[in-house]
Amino acid sequence: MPELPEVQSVVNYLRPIIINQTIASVIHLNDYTKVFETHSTEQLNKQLAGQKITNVWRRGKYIIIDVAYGHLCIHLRMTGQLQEGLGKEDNPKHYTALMGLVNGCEVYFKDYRKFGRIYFFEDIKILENKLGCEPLSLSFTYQYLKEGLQISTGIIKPKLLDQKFIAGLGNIYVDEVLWKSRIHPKKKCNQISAIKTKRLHRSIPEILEKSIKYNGTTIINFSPGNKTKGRFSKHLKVFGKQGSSCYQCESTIKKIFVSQRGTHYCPKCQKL
DNA sequence: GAAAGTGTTGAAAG
DNA sequence: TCTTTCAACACTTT
Repeated sequence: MPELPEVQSVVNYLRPIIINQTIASVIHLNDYTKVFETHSTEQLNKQLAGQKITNVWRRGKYIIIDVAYGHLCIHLRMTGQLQEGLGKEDNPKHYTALMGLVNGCEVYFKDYRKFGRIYFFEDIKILENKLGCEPLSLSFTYQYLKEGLQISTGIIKPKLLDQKFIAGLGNIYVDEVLWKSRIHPKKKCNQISAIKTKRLHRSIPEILEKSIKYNGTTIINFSPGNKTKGRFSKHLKVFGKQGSSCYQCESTIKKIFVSQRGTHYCPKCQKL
């Protein structure tokens, strides 16, 4: 479930705990070897044991932990969480990996659906090639958005979910952003007016930044660390609001399916 | 008790 | 190139 703001919240939580610390080991738990996508546990430790963590940052929905000769990248997918130490009420069978630091600190990867993956890249370009523009960076210009939409023959929602176009948006924020921009989720990309494209360009960073301020969105089980919850859920305008009335116009929010994803929108504000 | 649904992504097929 | 379907998993809701 975590999208860009949730991942950023995890990064913010992690930074003071692990930056400048030295990695003792990284291991899989519960025999879940699949958690390491690019290396075996043994290979990974050859790369990482004894290495100092120089930085922790985010690219798209990836958490990136820098060491001198490479980057440990973590994708939380649907239900992944990173937390320092073990939670007492947690079911131990949901832990898929553990990073131990020389100072004794232990960072657990908890993931009850086990879709989350850990990668190691010597060259970050491998990741870079899979991801598009960072929506909170200066490279996300109106021009980039406009041209990207103009050359797309498909519809807008799956386009915004495409990480190669814009990195970091997921199902929740796409619905929110489209509502705010008054664009129907099934609108053809190349038929979106300049004014709506402008609104979209403005709404994307606005909504993401606001959510980061509230530590992201917790719907079921997201946590940026131990115990705390994202408080942006209270500020959602359409996601999960089917049946209740639109903030803007009082008509009823509908839920439909667009490319197999649950999609929430206001039929009056967002016309095809 | 069985079936459908869930915030992600990638592969495969049409 | 684009869309649809499915699979990876475990838990909750219907």
